[in-house]
Amino acid sequence: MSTEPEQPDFTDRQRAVLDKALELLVEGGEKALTTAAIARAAGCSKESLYKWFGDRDGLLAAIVTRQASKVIPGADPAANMSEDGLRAALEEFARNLLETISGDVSLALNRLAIGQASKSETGLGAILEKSGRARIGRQTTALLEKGCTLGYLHCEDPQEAYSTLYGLVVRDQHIRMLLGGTAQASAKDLELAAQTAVKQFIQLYGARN
Amino acid sequence: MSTEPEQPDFTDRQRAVLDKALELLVEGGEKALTTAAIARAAGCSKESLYKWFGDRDGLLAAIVTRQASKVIPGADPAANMSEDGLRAALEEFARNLLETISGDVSLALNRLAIGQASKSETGLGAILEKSGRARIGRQTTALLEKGCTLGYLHCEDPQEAYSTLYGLVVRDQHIRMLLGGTAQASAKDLELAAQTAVKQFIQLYGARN
DNA sequence: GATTTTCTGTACCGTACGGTACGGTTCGGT
DNA sequence: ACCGAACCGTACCGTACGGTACAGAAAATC
Repeated sequence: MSTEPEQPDFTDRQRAVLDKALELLVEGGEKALTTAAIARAAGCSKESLYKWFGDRDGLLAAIVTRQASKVIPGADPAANMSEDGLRAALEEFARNLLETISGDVSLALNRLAIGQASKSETGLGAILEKSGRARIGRQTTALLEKGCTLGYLHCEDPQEAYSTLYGLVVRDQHIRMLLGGTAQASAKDLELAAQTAVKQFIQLYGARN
Repeated sequence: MSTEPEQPDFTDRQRAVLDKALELLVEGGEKALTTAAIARAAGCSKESLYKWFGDRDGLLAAIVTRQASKVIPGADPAANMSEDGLRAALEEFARNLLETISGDVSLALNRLAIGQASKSETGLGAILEKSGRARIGRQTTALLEKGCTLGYLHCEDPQEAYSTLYGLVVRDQHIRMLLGGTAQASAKDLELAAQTAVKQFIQLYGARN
C-alpha cells in the first residue's frame, strides 16, 4: 500500500475496451461479462484481452480501477463561506451521493465487487471503497472540518461526523437498490431527501447546542 | 402477492438439507454452492434436490426463504413503558440490527441476493427485504408509534423515523462489510455505536424540542 | 519494400456445472 | 412376504466458459 506497484494507466484502446466491458456489465450483470462477449462487443480478440489484463480477474479489476479513476474533483471548499454556504455545500454533497449510488454504473460495480467479495483476493471491494472515499468522503470530511473551524459545526471527530451524515443521507436506500427492489425515486424526492438529511445533520452537529 | 401460492413448509429432511446448503454458502460464497457439493455435504442425491426444489434457482430461493422463516418474534413493546424503557428498547434494537447485519449468515445471504439481483426474477432480494423488515422493521416501527402516543417521541411519520434510525445505526457499515473490507469491530464498539445512534435519534425525535 | 510486432478472428481444449437417467437400496404399508 | 414409493450413489450428457494456439491482416519500424 506504500509504493503503488501497479501502473493503472492504459492505452486509449484499452480504455475503450474497458468502457465497452463496463457497458456490458451494467446491462447484463456479471453473468453477461464473459471474455468472448467483451471481445465481440469491443471488437478485439480474446488473446489481446489476456495479453493486456492477464486473466479474467485482472480484467474485472481493471474495469473497476478504470471507473475509479474517473473521479471528478468537485468544488473546493470555499476559503470563507457563510453558514448558508456550508448548508448548501452539504446539500450538494447529499444530492451527489444519492445520485451516485443510485446510478446504474455504481450499482453494477458494487454488485460485482460484492459478488467477488467472498473469493479471490483481487480486492475489488477495497478499490471501490477507496475510490468512493476519495470521490466524496475525503473532501467532505475536509468540508466538515472547515465548518468546525469556522464555528458553524461542533464536532469532536470529523470522521465520525461524516459517517453520521452518510447514514442520514443514505439510510437503507443503498442496500434496497442493491437488492433490486426499488428504482430510485424521482429527482424531486431526491432533493427532498437531501434537504431533510442535512437539516437533521445540522440539528445534531450545528453550533447552536 | 395476494394469495401466497407457495407453501414454504418443508420436510424435516429438506430443512436439514437447506441448513447444510446454507453452511456451504456461508463458508464458500455462491461459487461453492453447486448442486453436487450440496448433495455431497447433505448426504442426499442430486435427483432429490431437483425433485424437491425444481432447479437451482428454486433451491436458492428455498435457502433464503428458510432462513427468513427463522425470525424470532422478539420482545413485545411493553404496554406502558418509561422513557428510559423506550431508550433501552431502542438500544436493544440497534444492537440486534448491528449484530444481525454483521453476522456471517446475513452477509452471505445478502451477497447471494445481490449477486442474483441483476438477472433471473426469482426475487431473492424481495424475500430478504421482506423478512428483514418483518424481523425488526415492523415491530420497531410499532415501538416508535408507541413512543409517539406516550409522548416521548415527536414524529409525524413513523416510517420516516424508522428509516432515520436505521441510517444512524448502520451508517456505512453494511456496505463496507458486504464489500469485504472490515470484520465488524468488537462487541464493545458495537455497544458504543448503538448508544451513540440512539442518543442522536432521540436528539432528533425526542419530545423535548 | 522487406521485416518485425501487434492485432483480429476463429478454432480448439479442458473442465466444471446444471440437469437427467438408472440401477440398487431402504422402508412403510398391506 | 410382497409391493411400491422414496431415495441414494453414480454415471452420463450437453453446454458454457476460461484460457490457449494459430493463421492471416494491419501497422509500424527500418
